[in-house]
Amino acid sequence: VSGDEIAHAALTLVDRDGLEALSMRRLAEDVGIGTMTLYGYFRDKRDLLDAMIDIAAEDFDPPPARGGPRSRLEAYMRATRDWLLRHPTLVQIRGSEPIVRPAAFRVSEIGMQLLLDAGLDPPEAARAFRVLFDYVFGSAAFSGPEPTAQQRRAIQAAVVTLPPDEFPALRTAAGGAAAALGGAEQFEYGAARLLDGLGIA
Amino acid sequence: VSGDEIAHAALTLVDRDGLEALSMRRLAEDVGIGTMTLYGYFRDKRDLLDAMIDIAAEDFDPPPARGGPRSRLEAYMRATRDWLLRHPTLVQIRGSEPIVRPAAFRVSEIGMQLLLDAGLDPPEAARAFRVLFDYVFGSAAFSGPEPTAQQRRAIQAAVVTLPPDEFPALRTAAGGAAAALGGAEQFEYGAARLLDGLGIA
DNA sequence: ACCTGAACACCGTTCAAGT
DNA sequence: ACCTGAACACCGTTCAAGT
Repeated sequence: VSGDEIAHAALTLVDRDGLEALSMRRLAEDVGIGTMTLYGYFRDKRDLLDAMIDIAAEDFDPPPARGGPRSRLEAYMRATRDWLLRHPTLVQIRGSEPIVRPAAFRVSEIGMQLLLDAGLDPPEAARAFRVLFDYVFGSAAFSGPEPTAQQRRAIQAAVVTLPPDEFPALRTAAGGAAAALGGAEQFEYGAARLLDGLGIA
Repeated sequence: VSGDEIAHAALTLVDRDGLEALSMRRLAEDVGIGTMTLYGYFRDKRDLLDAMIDIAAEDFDPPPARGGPRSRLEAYMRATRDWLLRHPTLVQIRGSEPIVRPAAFRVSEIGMQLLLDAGLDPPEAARAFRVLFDYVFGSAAFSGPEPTAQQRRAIQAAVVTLPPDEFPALRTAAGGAAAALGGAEQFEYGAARLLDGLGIA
């Protein structure tokens, strides 16, 4: 067994069962080696998580290089979101700490290039990139994939329970809020508004 | 000691030392009671985290009700960001699961009302709210407060290490990327572009 | 009723021993 | 050299006992 194979096994484990299900002991058992043998491949758990990010980064599916800057940026944002949703724990592994792994830089490089191609000067492209980054990662982390009918009903029910005189706006928009919980359409809407605001036609 | 006091102690603990530092054993010792006494106040650790969210929600500082819809929405986004940065673990406690606590709804109510006041119809306000939410939470989680000079130098150094022929765009925008790492100015820029895109003048 | 120590089933990691 | 079990210092939580 190689380090890459172990990191791959760890990634499929967290994709299926969540980050909290990953323990050195359980991973070792999954792979069929002694727990302490893992420490021959990774200095510690943090090092294993870094290796998992590298493996996941290879799974990024670059958007097709066709069309104008606007539609290419939309495709790039969509591809980044799809990538994060395929590995839901990616956004949890590193909170605020910037990811300085080369594999992750490859994803950023594409986005930055598209913004420069769209005509933004370098400092402006850097600022714009960060805004897109925060929105895409934020959507993946806090809004997520298509909400289930059950989730929609739950939020509807919760809003309807609120006293109407204290929460008039939420009551008014309750139906819309349930629909806007997450999903591809909601994400695309925000992405489009954001690119509008950045002046990318 | 009351449950509120315990939740407050837990919140100051995680604000200072991070979420991973919070254990039932350590919290009990901090408060000066036996570990198992905590379970008289909270069913389990998850229940304690919910109580911490409620305590933190009271700490939201509503923006002043002055000016037009645009400047009020800017002030609202700023206030929400400041609130999250005051309690950096808030964004970690619940990943994707929607927060259905009444105290958190109070923060949402203000934002939704501002969007309705700005002239958006209810379904559009709901979609727009979600976009603002994703951006503000995403900024707090992934970009964070003012980057230190050291963090800026670290990202600069990392980018300069990349092979220039593989990462031309990142190299070109390296200085800007370091400046756009986070901080209030970067956040305001994105907030303004987002409101532009939503057609809120 | 209220509080809590002991115990159980887990962690990550060090250290020494096994091959 | 490579692998790993035992041990240590932790977890959250159940259960039974203490007042």
